[in-house]
Amino acid sequence: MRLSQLLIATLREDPADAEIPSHKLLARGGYIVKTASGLYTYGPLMWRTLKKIIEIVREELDREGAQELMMPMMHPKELWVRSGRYDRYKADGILFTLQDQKGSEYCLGPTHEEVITDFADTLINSYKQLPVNLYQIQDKFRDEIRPRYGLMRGREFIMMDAYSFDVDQAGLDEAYAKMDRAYRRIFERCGLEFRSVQADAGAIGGSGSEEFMVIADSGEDSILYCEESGYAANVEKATSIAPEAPDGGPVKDLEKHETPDIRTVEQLVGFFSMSAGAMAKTVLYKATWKDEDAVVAVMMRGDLDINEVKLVNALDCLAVELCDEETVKKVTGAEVGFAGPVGLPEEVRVLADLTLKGRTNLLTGCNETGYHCLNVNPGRDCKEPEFHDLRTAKAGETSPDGKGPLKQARGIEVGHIFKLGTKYSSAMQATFMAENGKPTPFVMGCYGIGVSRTAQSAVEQNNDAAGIQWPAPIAPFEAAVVCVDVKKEDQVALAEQVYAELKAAGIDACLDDRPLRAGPKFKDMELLGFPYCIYVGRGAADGQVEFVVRKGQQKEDLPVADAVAKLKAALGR
RNA sequence: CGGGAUGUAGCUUAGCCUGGUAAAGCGCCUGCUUUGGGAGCAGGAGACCGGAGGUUCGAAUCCUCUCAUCCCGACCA
Repeated sequence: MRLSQLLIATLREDPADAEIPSHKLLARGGYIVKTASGLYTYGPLMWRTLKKIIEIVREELDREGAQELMMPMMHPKELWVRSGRYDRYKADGILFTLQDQKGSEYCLGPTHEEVITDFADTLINSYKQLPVNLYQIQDKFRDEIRPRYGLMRGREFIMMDAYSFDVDQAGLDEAYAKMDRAYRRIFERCGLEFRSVQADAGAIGGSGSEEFMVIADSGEDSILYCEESGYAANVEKATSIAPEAPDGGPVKDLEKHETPDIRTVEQLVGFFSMSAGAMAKTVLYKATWKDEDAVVAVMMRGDLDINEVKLVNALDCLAVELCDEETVKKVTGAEVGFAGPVGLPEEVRVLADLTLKGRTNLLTGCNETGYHCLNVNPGRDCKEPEFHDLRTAKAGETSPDGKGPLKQARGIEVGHIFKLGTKYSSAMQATFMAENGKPTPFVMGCYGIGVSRTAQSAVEQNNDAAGIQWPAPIAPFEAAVVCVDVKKEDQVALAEQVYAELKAAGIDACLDDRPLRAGPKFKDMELLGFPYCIYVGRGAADGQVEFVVRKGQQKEDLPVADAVAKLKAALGR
């Protein structure tokens, strides 16, 4: 490709609406142009990169026996009602919905469990046809509450979504393991530094799930990992060995103490000269289920924090949010800061973190403004709470396997794999005839890769002040031959020759034959970030060129043959 | 959706407080010069100042509403 024939428009300044380096650089390089919030047009260069990622994804999935197909992006509402997800997705506002001329309702697919399950039910009738793993690569639509950071969180984005169908759990485990392998190869080939972590399954549901995280400070997710054991999990899911806290000792009599204006754990620590670990804070949440809401009380050791994702899972509800002040007053009869388990209305469910199990003589609120209780013993002074792991694990705590401390990092979720089980096949009565002659629901897995997000993640991880440093396998071009001055015949001739040689060697190279001055050409190449450049300039008459490796900007003046050889070697050709 | 902010030329911004009919840099077009690190000179095109009302003799500027965009929280690939 000759760059004079390609639409390239670089900007000298960062667009005002870009925040993180990858977004700025992609916008400056003309790779992406915003069409509306969360909607981007991929320019010709960007599309080259995306196609390369797509091809890598395709190769690795095909290698594991998955089959590509294509489903409609527009789904009938009825399918989503059948799976039971319509209400939740609609309530979350994620679903784009539309109507046809007759008034029939549709949505734009945010994910395709419904369609694929329906498809499988139609086409797969016998266990003899299983296992099957089907995937597609296409645009997804999600009306994100807050689109962000360019392609990182768009409302329309390119996703690979795969769905496995098996006769039983063992089959699913195998399908899942295959996808795990494929994902690792995919992200390695894309040149990303990533980590797979245990994850919460969220709205998708199912039993096991792992996320593939690209490590980056701008990542929206927090992950905890242990270098000694290899344990790694999203904070939403992570567990740890809780830090020690002083024991409450033998059960003592309940005491009520006046604590004017003492509301927070920190204030209590000072007031009672007790460690936070001896206290139990009680936090009121409003939990939402499909058909009802309820206030629940959650008890957590004073030195630890509640993990709302774990709380949602423990309650098996759709969402939780902190109660507002008014509700707290109504339920506890006291102002915020004095809630406790003693004397709460009978209908309020009380949950407590496992770290409180068996602990005695807790300091809690009294449900009376200005008072706290000492020596609260659940079971004696109030009803026995339901114990669950509700705690947010933190860096510095010990990994749950006990092998070392947890460290924290930020990550961009580029892939997620789920063991769904029969959640969708049961809901939608999608069955096959099993060996025993009985209709049996498919045991399913689902798997996603954010393709456009992966592309931007690669930029986020590979850039410097001057621009992008694409990993070679996903760069728009593997190499550029830059004719520094297109008015010089010797330069043009040599550049053409080098370009032809690279093409002949099977290298995806471009020729920068644009009639620009040298300065802008250098700047453009650095911004656009092709991994290798051969600059054909002043030395052309003597057969000398400059070979530049974009990552690190190492420059070398070499005889042309050596530069070509070096480039071929670098790309393994 | 709650909180914060911003909309002026293709891009980045000034002007707004204190109303008087829009400015600069980059980019773009033409010409000459220059030619290995975002060139110089000369000329030129390009915005009814997000939109709608209102106040006023007069509104980019003040007021109201609206739309859009970005950032911080809850969702997700």
